Amino acid sequence: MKLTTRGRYAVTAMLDLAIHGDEQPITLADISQRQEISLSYLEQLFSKLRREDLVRSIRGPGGGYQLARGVEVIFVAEIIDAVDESIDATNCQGRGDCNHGEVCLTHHLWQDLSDQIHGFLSGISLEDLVKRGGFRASSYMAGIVDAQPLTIRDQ
Amino acid sequence: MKLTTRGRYAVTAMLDLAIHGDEQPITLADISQRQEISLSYLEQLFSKLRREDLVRSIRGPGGGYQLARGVEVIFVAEIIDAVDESIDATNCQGRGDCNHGEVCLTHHLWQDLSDQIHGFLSGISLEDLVKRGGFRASSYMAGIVDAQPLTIRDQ
DNA sequence: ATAATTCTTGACTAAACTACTCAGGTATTG
DNA sequence: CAATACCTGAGTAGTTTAGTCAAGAATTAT
Repeated sequence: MKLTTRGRYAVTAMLDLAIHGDEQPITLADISQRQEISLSYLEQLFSKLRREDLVRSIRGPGGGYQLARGVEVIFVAEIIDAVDESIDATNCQGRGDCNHGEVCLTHHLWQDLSDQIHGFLSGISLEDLVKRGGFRASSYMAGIVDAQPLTIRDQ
Repeated sequence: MKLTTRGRYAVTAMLDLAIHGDEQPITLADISQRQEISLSYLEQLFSKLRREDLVRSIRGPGGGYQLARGVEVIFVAEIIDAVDESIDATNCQGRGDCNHGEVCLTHHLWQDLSDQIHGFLSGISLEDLVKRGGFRASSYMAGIVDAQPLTIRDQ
């Protein structure tokens, strides 16, 4: 699990799709304008999102992108994983052949932490975000401030 | 909140201190050998950890580093924050003067996610990690596999 | 057909960041 | 005073980020 601005861009774009893309497909140009993300950069991101079956593409005039599934079954963790290619486990990739044993100890500790965060973000769907956000920034922010801590769903 | 290998190095080093540093201070050279982290890189990391009052330094022969607090009140989130300097909120740093309003919506959404993860990692102390790990890699790994999901403590 | 639209792909790039090294300090102890 | 250990800053190869640019392929409207 990696958390960078790239993941934020992807979640932002997907949320834009969730909010604006009820029926007809949405063009990247629209998302680019609304969210102020460069078109070419969006193209790169959506190439990955499509490869992971998170969005469907429709070519030609009137075309664009649609969510491949319902907003209730697309989770933040999937989006981030799709664009932020997963961590490489640096030393001793799962083989456990580190030097003094303790190196591996902390390595697996980190893996565990990473898994926990992943599980956490796997419990938040686009629907959750849309519902929380409403359609105006002010009410959205109020929602955040008053919100109960998000719970981790059972896998 | 950012999760990179730099944060992992810092947590690893702090965990090494927690395990080996009961009484006398621990030298960076020791940590460097045990954890296979370059000495100069450790010096950089500990410079930041010291600035954030997570460790105490003692110079001269017999010197080294000690945890500035008990293992039960040093939390993973603090360590990561100390070395992985916090996210810059890119567009509209908290001012809310983004273009169409919706940009800010997703911006705050991300901030919220980040806060939740932060809260999660704020609930895990060095003591938790040491207790889970025991002192041998094998039992540590078994502990991870069998572990209950970590719970988010009330703030 | 053909033009316009929109996705699709690949190559390239400046700037930033990561994970270091190197060189020289400064404080403390034996 | 010499050894130990922290302390600081400068530099750097390699990778990643956040893009640009250019060309092409599929689809629709005229």
